[in-house]
Amino acid sequence: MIARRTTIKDVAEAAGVGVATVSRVLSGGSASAETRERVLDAATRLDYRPSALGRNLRQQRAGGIALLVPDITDTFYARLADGVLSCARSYREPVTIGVTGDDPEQEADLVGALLEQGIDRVIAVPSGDVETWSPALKAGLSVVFADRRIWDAGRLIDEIPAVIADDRAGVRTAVEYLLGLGHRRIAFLARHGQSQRVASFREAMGEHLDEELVAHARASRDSAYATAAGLLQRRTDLTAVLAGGNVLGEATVSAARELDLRIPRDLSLIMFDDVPWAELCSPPLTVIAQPAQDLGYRAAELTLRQGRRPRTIQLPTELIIRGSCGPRRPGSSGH
Amino acid sequence: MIARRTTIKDVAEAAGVGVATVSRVLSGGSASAETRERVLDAATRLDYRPSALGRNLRQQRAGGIALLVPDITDTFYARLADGVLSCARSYREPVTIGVTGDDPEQEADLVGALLEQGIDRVIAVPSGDVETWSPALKAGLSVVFADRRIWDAGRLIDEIPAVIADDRAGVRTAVEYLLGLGHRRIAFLARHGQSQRVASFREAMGEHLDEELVAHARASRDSAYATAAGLLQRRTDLTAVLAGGNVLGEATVSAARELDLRIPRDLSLIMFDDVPWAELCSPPLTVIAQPAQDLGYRAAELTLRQGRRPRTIQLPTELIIRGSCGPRRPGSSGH
DNA sequence: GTGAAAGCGCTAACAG
DNA sequence: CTGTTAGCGCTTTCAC
Repeated sequence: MIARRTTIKDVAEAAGVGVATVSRVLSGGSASAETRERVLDAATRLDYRPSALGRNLRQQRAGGIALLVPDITDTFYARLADGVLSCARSYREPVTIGVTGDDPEQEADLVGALLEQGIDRVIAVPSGDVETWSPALKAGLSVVFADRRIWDAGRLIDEIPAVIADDRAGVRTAVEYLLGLGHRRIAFLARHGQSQRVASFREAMGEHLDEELVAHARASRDSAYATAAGLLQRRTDLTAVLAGGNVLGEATVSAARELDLRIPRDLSLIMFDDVPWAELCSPPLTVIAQPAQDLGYRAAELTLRQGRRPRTIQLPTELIIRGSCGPRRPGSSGH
Repeated sequence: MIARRTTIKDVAEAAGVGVATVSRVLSGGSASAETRERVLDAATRLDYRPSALGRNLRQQRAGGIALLVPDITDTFYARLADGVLSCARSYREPVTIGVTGDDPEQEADLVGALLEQGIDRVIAVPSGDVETWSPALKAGLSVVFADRRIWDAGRLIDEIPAVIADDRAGVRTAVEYLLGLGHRRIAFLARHGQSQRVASFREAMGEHLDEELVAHARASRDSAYATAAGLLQRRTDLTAVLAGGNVLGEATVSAARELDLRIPRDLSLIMFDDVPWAELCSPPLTVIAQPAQDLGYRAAELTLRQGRRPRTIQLPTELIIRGSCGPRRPGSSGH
């Protein structure tokens, strides 16, 4: 026979008080020292664990927060998730994770599911745009974005709190580094939706910008590879690539190998996001490190901490120079 | 003003029926065709979403499942999680993720938190042993293990359903491959708790086993590196390493580089678990691939599907030969 | 086939 | 400071 869970009523009885008193004591309300002691003692003796079920229904909201990421197998998002988890842990809040596959429709679906669950706080790396997120906001969801923000017809939505990396500085530093090495035909390999980074790239490249060297891939590994390979084959004159994320970087390395391009001799490469294998790659990859874990941690703080929340938090990036960039070889106009 | 959520009562009124009928219709119970139609129509018109909160309290259990992994930033567990998420998705069940850090105490904590939340189904990559998990079972938790099983004083607990990779075959294949290449001094770099793999290694090595070549690391990257470096320095006579996981493999590559050991010339390496960077590494790493995603998917199926559940599901591993193993160089007794 | 009503465990409003 | 009570939204007897 399975013992029925101990409820607040049992504790009240055991302590010889009313249920309200137990509730108050346990949630830090006021009570006389003696009553408090009796209640606490009874609770301990009976090994009482308040049921979140009852509380949730009463409060009309489930505890905990949700995290929506495009892909949990991408190290970057995994580290971001780790940050969220680690912060949520200290608040003792459970975290429900959903994977959107970078698809606005799935994202909207998941938001719907959250609402149904009564979860009303969500941290998201958004894939959709205003159309996806306005309804969520209207439904009373408290949203914090991480890593990305959303746009409405070209206008940045900055009313929703967000924690993002300083893309602009990251891109600028990387581009300046490459320009300093003599590169001019520099490509940017972006994921669809990285409009911020693309814009920063255009800005940083200035007069050297060649619009044809800005390539867009979908979020999948396959699309990343196809796009990288296509770019490298189509434009044999390019001498450097800036990859907008670790999957794109990986794809570039693979494609370069396949085409027998040597890094950094034939091609310089800078990748967004520092991942463990960047050091193991040969040559070790020069990267723009992003504070992935911190992005998540801070977003969770914003979500969980009461009171005033700043609009947008921007965290610094850092160019880590390893071995994947070399000077443009004089006399060579490409690979 | 925020509109109150539509409840089952609203639907009942709109359809001119009782709440019980609405509940029945919506959960597929019996009702006359006409009533059903009226209810469904009203529900659609009012955009009714049943509240999980109410249902949960009534049923005395939260929907959804929990997933406990040692470390979500480890690609292997991330892929396993992805499998769980993907299966749970098709059942429309939310997934709460917890990170144990490979620490039985944290694990027990998390289990306690789950119980409090009313979540009674959990998939775990367990870190603890019977002491951690018996109480959970007693508390009515339905547990499925993934990737690992637990031991009680040396005895394997096989009463709890589990989905695991066929370690034994994996280790055997790898060891035979190395022996075939002429290696004799083969080390196994294990994480604490990988008793199954270690046992298989001992068995496969047979007479060639050198107990001092079995090294144990804790779960962290740092510990992995320290252990790998220590092993490589202490035993300059070893010619091959089998790493029990991708973090350990990474550590071995780093340590070998640091010590100026060339792979595969001075040292052959096989790593458990195929990860994207294994191919990018130079040389590309020979690995024992494990069906990480499938491990998670099947575990979720076991958890979510009603009825009979088999005890243990074992999934095959595969030796993927790339470039990190070479013949033992004749005349050399080590590096 | 259908409706009325009880009650899951908790918190908050209110009365004492 | 403390106890009584209502009620959150739902499912499930039970009676009709």
